[in-house]
Amino acid sequence: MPRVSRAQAAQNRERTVEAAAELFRERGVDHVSVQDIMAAVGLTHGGFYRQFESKEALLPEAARHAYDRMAARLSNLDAQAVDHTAAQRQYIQRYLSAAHRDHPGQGCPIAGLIQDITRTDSTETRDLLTERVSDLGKWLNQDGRDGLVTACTLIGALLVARAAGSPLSDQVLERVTAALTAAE
Amino acid sequence: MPRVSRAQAAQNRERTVEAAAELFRERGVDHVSVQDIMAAVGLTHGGFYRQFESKEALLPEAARHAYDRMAARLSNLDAQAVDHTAAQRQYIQRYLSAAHRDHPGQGCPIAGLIQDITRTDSTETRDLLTERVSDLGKWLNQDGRDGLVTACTLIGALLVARAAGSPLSDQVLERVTAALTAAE
DNA sequence: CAGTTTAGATGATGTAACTCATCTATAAAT
DNA sequence: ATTTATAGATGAGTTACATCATCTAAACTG
Repeated sequence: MPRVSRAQAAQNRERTVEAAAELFRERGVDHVSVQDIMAAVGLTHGGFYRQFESKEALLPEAARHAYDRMAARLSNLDAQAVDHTAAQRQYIQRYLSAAHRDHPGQGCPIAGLIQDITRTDSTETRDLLTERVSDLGKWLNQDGRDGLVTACTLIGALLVARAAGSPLSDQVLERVTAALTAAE
Repeated sequence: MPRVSRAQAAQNRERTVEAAAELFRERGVDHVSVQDIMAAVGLTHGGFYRQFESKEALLPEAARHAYDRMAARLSNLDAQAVDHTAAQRQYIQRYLSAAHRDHPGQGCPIAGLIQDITRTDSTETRDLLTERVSDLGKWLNQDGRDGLVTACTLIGALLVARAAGSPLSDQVLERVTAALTAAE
């Protein structure tokens, strides 16, 4: 079976990055094996090292992939909402939804990858996160509120909601949403 | 050499929990081996399983140990400060200091263990975190501000500051401190 | 003080997973 | 059409670690 077309190989590579981005956010880099990733794409572990230097080298690629999707979502919100303030409000509400809490694999990559990025040696990966946090902070800026602070609150609340049991987990989502969407 | 006194053995056990609490916060449970923990206490890996069921069983004990120190520190602040508001302000400033960011091993166990607790199966460990987050939220309550929200902001900011590179990391500490200590 | 118990040391075992060597069948190149 | 290059499969090799078996010497017990 081996030897697929160039186009097919490129698509497989892309799907590998995508699968890694999802699995890394879901379980953390350490709890995902190369086999897990390749199996998610429907391949075996063998082809991995022809496409990637190592498992670690996959982290910045996976992160970038997920960040780009996130950026696209922000643009989308701006395009659909009546104004930027409405888009911000929408974002906050979705960010602190039970759905987002319960599906980290599809969720915010900053929150999902933050622990692994804290411990990585790759400055590329760290710089990438730094830039995206900064971007998010700017996007969340409001008149009386520092967007960077809002970003930290969102990330903290999501992580706490994911770790805590009921009923606190739900309360965190509710109360932080209330605080961030209140008029000042 | 083996067979030490009962008192010595108990103290060794205690020191093992303490070492684990520090190492787990510093590197995460997965990046700490049983050997690492025992070596930190000056022992070999052999005696571990006489004291603990497994490495996993150490997590709730280590967490409780660290939480108790944290609670003691809060009491201390209340005792030393002129009033509760001043104690809160002190806590926020220390929480968002560069020293706290750079020494997770001695720092907030909620922030330090949150990722490992998110993935644990132990409801005991999860319930413990839930309770302590709730406690911290209550302690941080202020007139115009929900303390649970403040707690999430603190935790999020600390985690972001630990993951991000300069200069954003410092900016996060500064700007979140400013926001949380501003009069409303 | 003799006998028993046990904290901890040493060494073995088993497993998981990263990485690499080799193979094969097909896509690209000539 | 023939040759060559390579995506991916298969199957180790290696390392790291959790856990367990056994040993020993000193602390407890009576």
